Amino acid sequence: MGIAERKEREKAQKKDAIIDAAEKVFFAKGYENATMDEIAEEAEYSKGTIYLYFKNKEELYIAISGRSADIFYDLLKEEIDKGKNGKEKLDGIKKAYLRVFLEHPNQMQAILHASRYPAITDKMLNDETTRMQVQEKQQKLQGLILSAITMAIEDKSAPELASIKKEDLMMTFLGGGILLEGMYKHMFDIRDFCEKYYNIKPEVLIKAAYSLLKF
Amino acid sequence: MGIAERKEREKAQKKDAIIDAAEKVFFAKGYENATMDEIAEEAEYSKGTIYLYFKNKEELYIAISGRSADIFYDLLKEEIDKGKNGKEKLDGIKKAYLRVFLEHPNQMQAILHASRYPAITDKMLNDETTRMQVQEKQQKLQGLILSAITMAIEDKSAPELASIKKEDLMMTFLGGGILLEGMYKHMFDIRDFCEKYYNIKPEVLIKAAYSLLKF
DNA sequence: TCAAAAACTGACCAAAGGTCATATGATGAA
DNA sequence: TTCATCATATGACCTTTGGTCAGTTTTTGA
Repeated sequence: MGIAERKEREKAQKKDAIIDAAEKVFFAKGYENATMDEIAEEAEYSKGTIYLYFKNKEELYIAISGRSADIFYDLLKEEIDKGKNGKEKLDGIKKAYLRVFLEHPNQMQAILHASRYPAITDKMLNDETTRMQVQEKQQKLQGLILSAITMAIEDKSAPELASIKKEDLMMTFLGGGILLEGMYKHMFDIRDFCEKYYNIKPEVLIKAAYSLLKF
Repeated sequence: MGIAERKEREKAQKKDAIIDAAEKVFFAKGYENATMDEIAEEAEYSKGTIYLYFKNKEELYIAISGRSADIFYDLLKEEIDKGKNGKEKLDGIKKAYLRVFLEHPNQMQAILHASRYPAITDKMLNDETTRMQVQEKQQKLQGLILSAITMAIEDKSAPELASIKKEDLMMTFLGGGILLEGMYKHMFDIRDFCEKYYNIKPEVLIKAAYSLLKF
């Protein structure tokens, strides 16, 4: 009975095709200015059909964001795995962030939006399933980062971190994640502004910020 | 001829009253879910009148954001002025951020939105006047922060910063601002999440992040 | 061959930001 | 006091857009 499977496969393909089309429109116009009509046209389906595959605009965007998170995850894992000790793994994190930042700006924005763009997150809060999906991806990313920081503290390859009290360890993992993620996200928000008004390449600023970190 | 002045005063008062009403609605419902009809009702004017005082929804929100930035500025200046050397001034910045974060969360959100909420910033980009207003407030805030970091580096009260090359100074100011601001903003984005799912008070996490900074 | 199920369509609806012709009220000169 | 003028205010109305659903077309399997 290959028919049921074939149908499922086709359905998944169609869903993917819709995500492709939506990605084009969202990345070109931004979330607000992208309309479902335009996405439907790009996908070569009627609007009603789009709503057969996705509950609403938010869910469609979340799907794009999920894809983007996967790209980031692979990149992050790649760079972390290159590191032979905790310190090097931390450097890997920095490098991976810099790479998404530079090589996949649209994807990075999609990842950010999924967790902090109220127009998107508001509806998500009322949808357990979608929320769990997003949370899962986030935790996968966080897990990678936190384990690298843990290792850097525990294997003492980053002597700058030695002064941290052991009982503060767990907090520090999380704090470190917040610090780094926050910096990159903020940098992302202001990148255009930086280039336009200060004429400074964002990666230069990021490197300056690095010099203020203990690790 | 007091009449012209009186009229101008009255106009300013009315504008303020509208901002008050809008603030209530925006802070209670969030930007997206607040409607102009509801704001008009709260202000006890018709919708048309609101549009006599503010070009659009964005501009109204920006006005609230401007007020919020003033509150933050005062707080920041107060804490920085308390510091007797560069190092203490840096601590003042941290404390000020923590205070807005804890004491004026809605205001902090409004400040953030003005510079990075696409629904708001998109329209702003096409309006030179509004954009300049926002930029001016931002630069006032940045100026305070950057001068404290400068002092901390130059008066050597923060020996941790001594290793920074002099020619990188300017970059480092900006990088430092990005680091701190980014952390706080990110922390702000995830504060509810932190409390709800990790049962960790955000200020504890911020302190953990501090321990990873050189200063 | 055909009825039932699945996939698809697009006219339609409702919400919300924004406009404008009209009305109301204050001002100042005659 | 009267009246023309200008500023202020109103709310019906317009447009856009996310979302729905009754009806049509296509696929399936007996």
